[in-house]
Amino acid sequence: MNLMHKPPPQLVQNHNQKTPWNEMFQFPAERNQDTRSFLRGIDVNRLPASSTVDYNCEDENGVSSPNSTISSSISGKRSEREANNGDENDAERASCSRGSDDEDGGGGDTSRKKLRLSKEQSLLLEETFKEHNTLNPKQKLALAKQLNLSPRQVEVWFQNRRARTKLKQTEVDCEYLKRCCENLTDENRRLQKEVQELRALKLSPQLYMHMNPPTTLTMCPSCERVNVSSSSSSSMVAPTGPTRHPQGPNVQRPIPINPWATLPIHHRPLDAPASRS
DNA sequence: TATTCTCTAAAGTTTACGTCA
DNA sequence: GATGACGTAAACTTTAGAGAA
Repeated sequence: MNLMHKPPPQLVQNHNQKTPWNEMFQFPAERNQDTRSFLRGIDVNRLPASSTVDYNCEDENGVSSPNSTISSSISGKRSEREANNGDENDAERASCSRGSDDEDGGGGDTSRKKLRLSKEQSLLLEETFKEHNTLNPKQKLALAKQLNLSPRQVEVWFQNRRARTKLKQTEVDCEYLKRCCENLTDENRRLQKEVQELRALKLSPQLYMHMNPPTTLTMCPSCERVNVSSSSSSSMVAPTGPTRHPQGPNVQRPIPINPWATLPIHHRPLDAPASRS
């Protein structure tokens, strides 16, 4: 059974495209103008001016924090535990990775505060994601600067975005397979019915004799020419003519029926921003 | 060639926040 | 207006694989 006649376009993800744009982070000129213009007046979404990201926290090469898991864990629950241990380095890094942690004058409030990204920030992130769903460190840094976010935030956003994309694709694939299944079930039902009818006809020979023989389509595997033949007669009716091949006998095989050949399945582009219900 | 280290993506989880009844 | 349920998104943790030393 040829279930996967034509796999959904995105069933196979190219998630391993390590550095699709290895070169320095660059936007297309036109979009650059747009995004940059609005970013000048960007709403940093409750980021106090004093908490502007200090990119010196990154290492000398401008690469994001040596171990993303370190920086991430520091800013979270672990920051509670470790900050209490008086680890100055970690505390410093924590303040790096989360520019907004000590906002609200919370002082000792170590619960993670969620920063809702502004429309403009989301828009630019989406735009960037449409072009490249992964970022190299330089690109991450540049984008972070542009958005006035920490590189870690950009990194997290891209991770989450990839996860959402995949989830969406999974849903689409699931729907596709469901419809394939439905079509096969229908086809099966139809064929069973046909078999029943044929059996019934066979039981009444008189009728059977007056019937035209069942017609089957066959195809030459070499030249792919179609041949219409009757199963009860050796005289073939071939519109294109049964083609003999110099290589050998005229092997014919039935044309596989593709139950979902006409399926009107349209795959949404994954990059389309998820519309909130 | 095997080992160690670093970095990052993916998968899964937690939690803050917004919305709606 | 207060509240709880619920969905979503940001942040986090763990794991695994790739590449370099």
